[in-house]
Amino acid sequence: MKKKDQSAEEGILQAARKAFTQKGLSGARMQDIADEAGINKALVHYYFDSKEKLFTLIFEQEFAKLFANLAAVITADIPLFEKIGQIVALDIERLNEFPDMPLFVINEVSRNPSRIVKRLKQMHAINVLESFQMQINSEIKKGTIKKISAEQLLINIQSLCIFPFVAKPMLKKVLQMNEKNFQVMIQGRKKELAMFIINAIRI
Amino acid sequence: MKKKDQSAEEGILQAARKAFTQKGLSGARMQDIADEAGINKALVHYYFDSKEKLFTLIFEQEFAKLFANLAAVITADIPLFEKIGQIVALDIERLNEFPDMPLFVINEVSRNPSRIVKRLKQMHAINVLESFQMQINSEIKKGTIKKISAEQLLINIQSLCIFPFVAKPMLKKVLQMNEKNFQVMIQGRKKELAMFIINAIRI
DNA sequence: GTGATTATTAACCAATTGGTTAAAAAAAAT
DNA sequence: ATTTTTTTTAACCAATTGGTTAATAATCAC
Repeated sequence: MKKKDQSAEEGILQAARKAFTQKGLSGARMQDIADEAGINKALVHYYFDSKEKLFTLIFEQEFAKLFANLAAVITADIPLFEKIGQIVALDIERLNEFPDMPLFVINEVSRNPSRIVKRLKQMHAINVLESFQMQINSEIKKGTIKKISAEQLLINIQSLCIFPFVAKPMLKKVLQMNEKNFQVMIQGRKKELAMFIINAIRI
Repeated sequence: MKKKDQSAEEGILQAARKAFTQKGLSGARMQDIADEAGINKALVHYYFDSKEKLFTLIFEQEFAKLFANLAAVITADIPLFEKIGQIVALDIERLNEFPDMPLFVINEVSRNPSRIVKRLKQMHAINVLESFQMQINSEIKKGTIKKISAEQLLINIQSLCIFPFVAKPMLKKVLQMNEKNFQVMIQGRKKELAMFIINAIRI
C-alpha cells in the first residue's frame, strides 16, 4: 500500500522498482505496480508512457548503484591491501542496502546485454582496469604479492562479495538459515573477506 | 529447428530447457517451445500437461546438476588442499558444460524458494557441512590453515567458481570481452583458483 | 486387414495484459 | 468566477497466452 502524502509519480517509481526487482521485466505487471502505488493503471502510462520505458528508468538507476564509487576506489592512490579492504567494505555496504539489486541487474543484462552499452562508455572500465593492473604489477615486482591479473583479482573480489547476495534465497534454503542467521553470516564475511583475499595474494 | 529423427517428447524437453533457462518461467512461451521442437503447441500439453509441470521437470533436472557429485567430493576422505582442488575442478567442469544453469536455478529459487524444499531433504546439506567442518577443525588444530568456518569456506569456493558464469553477459560487456576472451579468462581461473583459495587459508 | 490405441494438428476459447480513450475531478491561471 | 491545464479514473480494446477440443493421421494389436 501507498504512503498517501507522497506524489503519485514517486509512488509509481517505488512500486515499479519493487515489482521489477522482484519479478523481472516479463514477470512484473503494470496492474500490480498501479495497485502497489495506490493509483489507476492509466496513470502509470500517463507518467511513464510504456512498461519498457518505466523499466529502463528503474534499470538504469539500479545499474548505476552497482558501480557507484567503485571506479574511484579502484583508481585511488592508496596501498593495495588497504584498497582491497575498502573495495570489500564498499561492496558489502552497498549490497546490504540494496540486496536484490545485483540479481536484478545481472538478469536483465543477461536477457538484453546491449542495454548497458551506452552506460559503459561513461565508465571507462578499461582505464580503471589498466590503472589497477599497474599498481598490482608494481607490488609483484616488489615481491609483496604473487602474480595475478587485475582482471582475475577484481573478478575474485566481486565474486566473493556479490555472490552470496545473488544466491541468498538458495543459500538460506541449502544451509537452512533464517534471515537472522544469514545476516550473522554476512557480518562474519564483512570482517573476514578482506583478509581472505589479501592472504590469497600475499607472499 | 528440430532434429527430426528424435522423439517428440525428447524434443520438447530440449526446447523447454532452452526456453526456460534463457527466459525464465514467465518469459518463456509455450508456442516458442513448440516451434523450437518443431511440433504443434497442443502436443506439448499432450505430453506434459501444463507449463508449470513442464517447468518443474526442467527445474528439477537443472537443480540436480547444480549439486551433482558435490557432496561426495566434500565428504571424501582426502587431504583438504587436494579436496579444494577437486571441488574447484568439478565446479568449473560442470559450469563449462551447463553455463546458464546456475543463473536459472538461482532465479527460480529466488522467485519460489519452497520449490526446492523436498529435494533438500535428500541432500543432507547439514551433515555434509559438519563433516567438512571436522576436517577443517583438524587442520586448524594442526596449524596448517587459519581459522575459518566450513560454511564461509564453501561459500567462498562456490562464489569464486559460480559467479563468473552467473554474471557472464555482464562481465563480457563490462570488461569488453568477446566469447573467446571469456573462455580464455575462465581457463586462466581453472588453473589459478584452487591455489588462490589454498593460499588464502594456508598459514 | 481392421479395430483400437496413440500421436498430431488446426481451430478455438477464456483469461490476462499492455495500452488507449474520453470524460470527470482537481488544480492553476486568468 | 471562469477558463485552461493538469491529474485521475472507469471502461474499453487488441494482442498475447496458456490451455482445450474435436477431428485426423499414424501406429499397434489381433
